Amino acid sequence: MKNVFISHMSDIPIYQQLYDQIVAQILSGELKSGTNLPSIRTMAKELRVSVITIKKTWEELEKSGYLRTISGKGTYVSTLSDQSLEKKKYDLLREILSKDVLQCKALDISKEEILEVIKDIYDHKK
Amino acid sequence: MKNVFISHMSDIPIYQQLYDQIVAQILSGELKSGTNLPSIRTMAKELRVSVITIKKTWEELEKSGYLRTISGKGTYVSTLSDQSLEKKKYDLLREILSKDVLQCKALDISKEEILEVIKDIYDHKK
Amino acid sequence: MKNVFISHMSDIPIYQQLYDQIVAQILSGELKSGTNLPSIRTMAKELRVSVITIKKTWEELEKSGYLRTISGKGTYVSTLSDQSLEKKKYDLLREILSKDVLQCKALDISKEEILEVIKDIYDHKK
Amino acid sequence: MKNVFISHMSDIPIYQQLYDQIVAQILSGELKSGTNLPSIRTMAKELRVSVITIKKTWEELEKSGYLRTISGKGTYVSTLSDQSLEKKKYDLLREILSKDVLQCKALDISKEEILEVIKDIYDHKK
DNA sequence: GTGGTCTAGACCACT
DNA sequence: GTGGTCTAGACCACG
Repeated sequence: MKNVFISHMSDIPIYQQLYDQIVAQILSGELKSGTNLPSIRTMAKELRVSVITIKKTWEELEKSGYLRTISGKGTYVSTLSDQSLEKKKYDLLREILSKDVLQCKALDISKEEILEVIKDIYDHKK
Repeated sequence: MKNVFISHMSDIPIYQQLYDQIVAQILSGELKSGTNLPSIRTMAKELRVSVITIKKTWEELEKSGYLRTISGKGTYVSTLSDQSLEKKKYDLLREILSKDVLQCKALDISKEEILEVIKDIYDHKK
Repeated sequence: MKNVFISHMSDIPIYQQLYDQIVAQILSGELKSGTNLPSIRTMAKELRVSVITIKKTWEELEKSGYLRTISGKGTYVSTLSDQSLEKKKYDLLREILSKDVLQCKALDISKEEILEVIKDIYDHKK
Repeated sequence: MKNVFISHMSDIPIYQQLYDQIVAQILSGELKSGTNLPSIRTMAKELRVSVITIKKTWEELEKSGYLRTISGKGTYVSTLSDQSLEKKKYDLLREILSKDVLQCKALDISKEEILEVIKDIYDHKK
């Protein structure tokens, strides 16, 4: 498993960090349908995390339909249609943004101001 | 105290919910400099929340410079210059949006897509 | 918490045994809406089970809408309308039976035979 | 071997799925006494399952008296009297249904309700 | 080898 | 006090 990073210091639970990153990798196409993920124990060792934490993440991802697990065989990325992937991606995008856009409105910030700042951050932040 | 809403079901701590809403009201001009806030006990009763929780919120708001407490008199909204308010508002705005942009980039979402969705949310959502 | 029994020997996971029994108690009206359940730690001690096992059960029950948890306060039986309870009960009933009725059909057993045996078991089994 | 279906996704062990289906076929008369079953390897290939799994199923079926293996010749469906078949069928039926009745009683569901639902499932479900 | 489950004890944040 | 999270090590069933 490459490109997964965990912070034990963050106040975001480890399983949540993992969940978010794997969803992002699946939705961005980095992790392809059918990919066989490393065993929970291998994963746990690599990330220096408890088996149970990985298991919990996997369970959440299964419930959301991103993974499927075959007992005694392993865990695989679900086969999702491109259409379905796009939908999930769009839903997630809206979910991420709507809470914060509402917060900005509560701060009495204009739409134009928000758009301006987004452009600025998107381009300048590495 | 009007226009403050608390959810016990949310996974966001109550003191955080309160903090965010009061900051928003100050930065948006809804709560003006020098306003005398209700006493901790009154506040606690109104919101059906523990006194400790209100106390914690007030402390955080004082630390951030939004409130100041005068022993035996009460708690007041700090006197801040318009310039200073604008600066705090802008900083908060950037902080909120930076996180979102990072997440979107991880999802491989283009700048244009983000802008489109933001416009949509800003206009359509009540 | 009364009337909950756990077998460490059964091959059914503990959290599943607990889940089933609590659902049954809620649907049968034994556990009423709003009831404050014992803390996960108290529960764990009483049943001589790990805290994490109770937590897992509670989580599943929350996902199914039977419980709601307020961090730092406790866990409560959800407020469900009688109608909603009846529906859940009926759905569960169908779920329990359909698998087995189908199995009986595969055994080439007639409807009448099944009904006869059910009546017999229902009346005679303590 | 016809009419045997395996699901790798189910949480029921594969050998159990196989076991149940073969027992059903024997008890329903679909598989007749003396029938020569395909070799373990053939079976394994057909069902895309490990040889070990088939071996385990066969062993269980032998233990229960449904199959007998003659070294160097193959595996055959045991010769059972009709009476003996009927008895096994009836026992299995009771075993399956007892569990259900117990669960229903815990849910405080009346005998009549159960009978009604069973009729419904038996007739309507394909 | 794989996943599935469990424990006992620990630390933290919230009320 | 409450829930939320995590670990390390263990045992089992399955393939």
